Amino acid sequence: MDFDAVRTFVAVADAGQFQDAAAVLSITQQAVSKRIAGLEKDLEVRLFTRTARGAQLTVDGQVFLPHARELLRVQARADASVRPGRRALRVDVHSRRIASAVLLQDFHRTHPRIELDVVTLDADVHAATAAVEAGTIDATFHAVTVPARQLSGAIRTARVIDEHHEVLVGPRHALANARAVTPAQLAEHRIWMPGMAAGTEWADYYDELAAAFGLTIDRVGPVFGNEALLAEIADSAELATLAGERTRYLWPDSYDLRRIPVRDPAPVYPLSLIWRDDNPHPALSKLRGYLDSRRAEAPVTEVWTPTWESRSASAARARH
Amino acid sequence: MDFDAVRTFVAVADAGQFQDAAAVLSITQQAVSKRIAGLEKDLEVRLFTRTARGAQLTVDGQVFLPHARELLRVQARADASVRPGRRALRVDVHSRRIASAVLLQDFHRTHPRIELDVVTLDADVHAATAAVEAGTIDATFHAVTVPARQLSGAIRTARVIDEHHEVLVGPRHALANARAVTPAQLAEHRIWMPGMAAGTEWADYYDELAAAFGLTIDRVGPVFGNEALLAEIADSAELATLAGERTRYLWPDSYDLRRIPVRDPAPVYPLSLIWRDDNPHPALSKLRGYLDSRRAEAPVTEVWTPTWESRSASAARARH
DNA sequence: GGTGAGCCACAACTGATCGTTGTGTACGTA
DNA sequence: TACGTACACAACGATCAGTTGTGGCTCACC
Repeated sequence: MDFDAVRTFVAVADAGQFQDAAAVLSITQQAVSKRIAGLEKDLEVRLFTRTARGAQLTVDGQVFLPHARELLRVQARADASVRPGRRALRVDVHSRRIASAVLLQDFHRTHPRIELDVVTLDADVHAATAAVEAGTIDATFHAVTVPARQLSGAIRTARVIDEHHEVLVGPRHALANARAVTPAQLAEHRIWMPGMAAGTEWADYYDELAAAFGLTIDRVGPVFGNEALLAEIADSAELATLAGERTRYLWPDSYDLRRIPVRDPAPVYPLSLIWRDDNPHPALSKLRGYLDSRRAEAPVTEVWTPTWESRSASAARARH
Repeated sequence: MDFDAVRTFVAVADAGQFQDAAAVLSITQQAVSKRIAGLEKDLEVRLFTRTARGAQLTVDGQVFLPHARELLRVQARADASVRPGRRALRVDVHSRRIASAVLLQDFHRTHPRIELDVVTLDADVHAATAAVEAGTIDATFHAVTVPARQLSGAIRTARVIDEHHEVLVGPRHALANARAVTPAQLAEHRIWMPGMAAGTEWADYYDELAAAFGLTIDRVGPVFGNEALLAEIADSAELATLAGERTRYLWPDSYDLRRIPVRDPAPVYPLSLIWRDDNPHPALSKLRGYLDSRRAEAPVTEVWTPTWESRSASAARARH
């Protein structure tokens, strides 16, 4: 089975006869005959009954037809996903489980017609920005820690997500039944976030958060994966961890994990969209519009942001 | 782009290097190299970065990979849909909008893992039964009008659906606000069912129904399609039509059509499943079990069935 | 820094495959 | 019966895919 054969099969099914299909495909009738014969031999089944007035689908042919069309659709999408110049919008997120990916999924749900490819480059702000500049990807979500003037000319950024935080604790933890918690209150508890490598944007953020409110954020310990961490949190009366409000978890079954929002002020992780100003992709402006509208809908609360954000983006926040 | 190239791409992406992929595919490393190079030339994009330790996906490759896998999945399904011996269960329905098709869709929803192909043969009971006997299809839904002993040996039937009826009327019709209607009450109204060719099972059914209750069922008039019929019904104070309770309509927009159930007794159109006793397809018994359970759940009401059904199946109904 | 192992690309060759032209056969119709 | 239409079969040429042989590159290890 190859695409030409499938395409030919669909053409014959549509035309009702080999000759017209041949004309549509710009090949001879004999070639069409061969392709169909080859496909039939391949599938070990007869797809058409040949008559003097053309070709008619057999039952097998009728059954195969929608599959064949689907095949061509998927092939066209696969082709369009990478072909330069008319590929789908390609957006990089740090992880498929964090807020930016969740928001992209919402965008896809509300705009199902817009082709969207979500990738995870596993790169820091600078590498991801370079990828945007090179045109490998159309946009990326990152915390922008440098002033705009340090970015190269065509790059634009906009703060689009204020990701709030929740404390995750087990049922035996002192905060288990709290409705909310302030950063100051968290100073009394040990917060465990293993596996966050020093030097990353995330580590910098939590370091500054810890310093600002006198928190104890512990990064030591072996990394057995997210599920193991959550299971341990659920079991412990002492341990707590911080996570983004919209994070999707691989929730360990049968554990009673509580999610307590952090407020007054709510520490937010400020995520920006980074893109090239001269990128003409129509879906890019749609995405930006969507993100702006989502941000406009968000309630205004008292928030805490790290100094690098305050320095560069307090003006932008003022518009709300 | 051809399937071998896509398959090779996926194999290399999985293996991480050309050589191992070649071994998996039982071809030489050079052939793999050629296939990938051909695919890259075809898509005008680089899919792998070649290193001394193997091949690594580029961003384009990462984006293309899920599409490639999807392509292979769809291809496998297309192949399985027709390949003799291991194809999906193939069930014939008269129309995709009537109760049998609706029930098949429910079955598919509750058993998403079972591969199912719904076809419309456009054949009468006898032709469809012949197709079942020939093995072209695995089962068909039809009203069985002949006693079981007249069917050839391997054919089995079971009454699985009692399709109740509704009267469709517009807002100006006398029955517009009725909660229900009896067949006897319908005698006062003109019922219009254009395009029902004489001699079909349906025509026979409605003829006998008309005779039993003194109804006027009018079959004359040009056929402009279902939507035109419904639009005309909605506009008229006189016209009404009958339809199966679970029929799916191409509902004309912005018309106020009312559906009034017919009861006391409820005329039902008795649909049977027809299959070959020696068909070993595992999904067939699943489908039969599902249909039986659905039928067992249905409330017992006073029904009217045509004489051909009463003659052959009253015993079967007694079990309820 | 040299050397060898591992990995991929290029070149030449060969067999298969695809599409073409030419022809045959079956069916329906004038 | 003859003719037109529609598909299948045969022979031929060009192209393509896969094989063997070889070379270049990178990395690891001595």
